[in-house]
Amino acid sequence: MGSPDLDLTEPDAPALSAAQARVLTAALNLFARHGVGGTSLQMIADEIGVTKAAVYHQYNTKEEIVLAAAELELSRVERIVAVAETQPTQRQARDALVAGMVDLAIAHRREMGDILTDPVIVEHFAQNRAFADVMHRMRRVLMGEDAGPETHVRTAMLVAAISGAAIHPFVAGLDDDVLREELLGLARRMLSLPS
Amino acid sequence: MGSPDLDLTEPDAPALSAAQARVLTAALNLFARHGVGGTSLQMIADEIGVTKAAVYHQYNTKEEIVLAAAELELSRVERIVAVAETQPTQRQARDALVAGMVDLAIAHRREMGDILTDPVIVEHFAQNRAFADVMHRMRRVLMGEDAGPETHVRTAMLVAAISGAAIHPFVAGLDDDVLREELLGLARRMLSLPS
DNA sequence: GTCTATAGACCGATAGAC
DNA sequence: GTCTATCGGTCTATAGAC
Repeated sequence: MGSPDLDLTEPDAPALSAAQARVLTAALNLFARHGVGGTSLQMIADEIGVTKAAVYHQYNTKEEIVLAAAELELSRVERIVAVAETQPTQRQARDALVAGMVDLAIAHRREMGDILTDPVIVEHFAQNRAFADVMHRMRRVLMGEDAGPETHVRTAMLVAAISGAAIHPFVAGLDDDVLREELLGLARRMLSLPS
Repeated sequence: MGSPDLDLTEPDAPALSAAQARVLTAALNLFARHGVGGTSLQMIADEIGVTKAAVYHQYNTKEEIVLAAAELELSRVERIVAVAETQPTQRQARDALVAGMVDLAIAHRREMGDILTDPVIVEHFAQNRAFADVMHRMRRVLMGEDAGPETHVRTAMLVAAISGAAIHPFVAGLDDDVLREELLGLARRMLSLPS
């Protein structure tokens, strides 16, 4: 059952050219505003200020852009998990993970969470090994080594609560700092950490 | 500040013909699978087994279908809030609301939550009075009458946690009953209710 | 309420010049 | 790496018969 030959190098470190980064940044921005299905290559090209053909020079299909954008978001989460894993105690690791996820959600607001809940992305990640690995590492940090299947729900709920609350219309008018403190407080209560 | 002339009749009771109900049911199903932007009127028509023109006879634009589908989902949430409001004590009201939201999320799984997080729907609800009313009533049931602005985040987080966790790939393989118990337990902990 | 047929715009994707 | 130009297909939406 244990994975042989544990690889400690980063599994999600997408190497992007400057042009590719521009495409993915524009794509994530538009996905957050119009959804994946509601975003066309023409819209991405216009956002960057080039033509469709220039975009096609970087990625051969729209699907490639969608998956690369999703992996870019995943790599940000993976980085937070990796930092948390370096903490000396489990208490500090959990705290670092929660704080990192809250900061990411605040920084992106509309941008994140949208791509994590888009049906196209959900279906992709549902059978994606890298995503499953990151989620399992997150679960281990939060719940410990010997955790039952019910901790899957708890991990998913924490992620959904943080990223989902940040994009919720009901908190649209709230200040970033107020939002951050409340997200941190409730996330810690979900994990029974002191606030 | 208090609302004069309190109306006890249901504010969100969409009166639908059988044909309209068929359109919205098919639309919600497809929105959950492909997103709002990724769903065409042709797909909706094919799902029902009629032509596009027949669909256009019920709703004049795609936007009308999207908004009617969103209101249908909102009316389901409103009904849960209304039932909770009839409970004799606040403790029972909170319990009924949480249980109702969990049951709704379980029943829909992919179907719900998707439409609540779609960027198009989020933008619509962000400036929608009926949505704001339902959310404020929900907040009052959960947090009490005299609640500060920070309770907006708590309410949004609870909704996001329940609906978001249900559609998360990380719980895709889980049994409905296990999912329900875990969702109930964590939701109650977020509200400091006994499990 | 459903159909066929169609209009006009936009879609993803490609070819080839610079 | 970016452009112009274009392909075939699908999109929303409408007109008009049954």
